[in-house]
Amino acid sequence: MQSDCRHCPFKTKATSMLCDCSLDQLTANHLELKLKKGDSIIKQGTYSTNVVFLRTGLAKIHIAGPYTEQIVKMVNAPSYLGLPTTFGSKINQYSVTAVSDAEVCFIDLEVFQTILDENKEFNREIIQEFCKNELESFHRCANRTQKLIRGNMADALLDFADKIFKSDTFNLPLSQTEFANLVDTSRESVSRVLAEFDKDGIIRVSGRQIEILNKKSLILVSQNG
Amino acid sequence: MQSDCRHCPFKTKATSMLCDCSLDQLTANHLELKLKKGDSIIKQGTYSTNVVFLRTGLAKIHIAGPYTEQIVKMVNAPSYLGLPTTFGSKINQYSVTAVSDAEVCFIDLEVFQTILDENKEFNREIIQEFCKNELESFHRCANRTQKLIRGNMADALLDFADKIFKSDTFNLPLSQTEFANLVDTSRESVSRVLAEFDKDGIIRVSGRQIEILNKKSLILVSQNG
DNA sequence: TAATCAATGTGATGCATATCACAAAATTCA
DNA sequence: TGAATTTTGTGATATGCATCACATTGATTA
Repeated sequence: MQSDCRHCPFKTKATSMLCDCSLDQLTANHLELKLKKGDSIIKQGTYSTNVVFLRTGLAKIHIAGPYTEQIVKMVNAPSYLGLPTTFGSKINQYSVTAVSDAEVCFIDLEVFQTILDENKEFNREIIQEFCKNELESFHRCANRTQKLIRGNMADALLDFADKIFKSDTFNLPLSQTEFANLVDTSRESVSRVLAEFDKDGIIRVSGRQIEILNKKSLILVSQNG
Repeated sequence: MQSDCRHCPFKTKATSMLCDCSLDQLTANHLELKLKKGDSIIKQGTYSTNVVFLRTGLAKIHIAGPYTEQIVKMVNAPSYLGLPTTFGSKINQYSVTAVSDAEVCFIDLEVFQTILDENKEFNREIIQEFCKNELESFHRCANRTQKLIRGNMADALLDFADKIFKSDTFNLPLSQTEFANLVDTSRESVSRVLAEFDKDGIIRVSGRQIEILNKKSLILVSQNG
């Protein structure tokens, strides 16, 4: 299925800088797909010649660690997925899975490369994106390894509220096991700490519904223990 | 000091793809510097409008974590440093310090951007570099957080041997405290584990001189406990 | 060459958190 | 609607490792 990319309402900042001719090229060379929660978008270990554009929805990037699956980061639309893999290695080095219903476009790598070559502004934006990711990744890693569980959980919750849902009330799109993989803990600890936060009046938990009651406290927990 | 970039014997793969006119532009717009072990190359928190080219030597990228300094990765020449910062934020988000004597070139960001705009091949290589880094960073983080200390230490030692020094005998360019920051442990654990590996005949340690005696074992330790 | 400071070795102790082992909900599905 | 499966809650136990507290060695400098 190919809709017209010129009028796609879900452009990234980068995409909005493309000339019409490049957009037409995209239109002619992309495959649009509707996905359901849980569907795999990119599968670690498989061969890939596509860049994926996440048009709508929320996805998790995860990687098989030495022992358990680890969720590297959450990504919400609009965003390009799989760039590192496609340019870096051809074989997908990580998986991406939809955690909500989502729409994606598969774009041929060659076409993407051409567009990258021919649009300075687009190219710059994409590079900026890489830079931002690398920095984030440095910080995330330093935090994860140094902070205690409560701190990391607080971080993750703030991230969901501020970056992903832009609201202090949201539905956790992950099971506690997945959340544990994101925060580098055990499922049990997630359960316990969530209960603690609730008891302390920092958040209200009911099922997967989370409401942040006391953001200041949550930020404090994120910074200290 | 400006030497001629055309005949620089330390080009990266990317740089070797530049046209002469771009190289001349580099020649006219770079500042060459000789550094000594321990000298700071990039300082977290300071303003930056330069990309740094590490011509010769070995450097550590480190970042102030919530509690301790963390060494994110080791980089050896030839390599560009500080790209994420300059494009991503202007304020340096991490530090880079020479751990051996080194030579660096400071390149104005504007000039670098222009060159990036005008050389498709160079541009592609730099993007590839970003991709590779992102993937590495995913893997490193997953390993660090999941493996036990012995595994991480083994990893780090193998990394030094294979990637940095290309030899199974080398001089650790870091103190045990720094090594601990690289591997996410305490100084004491580094000391202990190094002694264990020595006792087990996997490596020979004398001062900072390390010789890998049984690489197979070391790889096994890296994979398991 | 003594004296000061930095880097390393090593035991004892405590703590955060993984793991185990279930019970209880909640969800899926037939 | 009931059975089966997944998800979640919670105590008890075990353990890897940080931290503390020194001793020792090695480097630096006056």
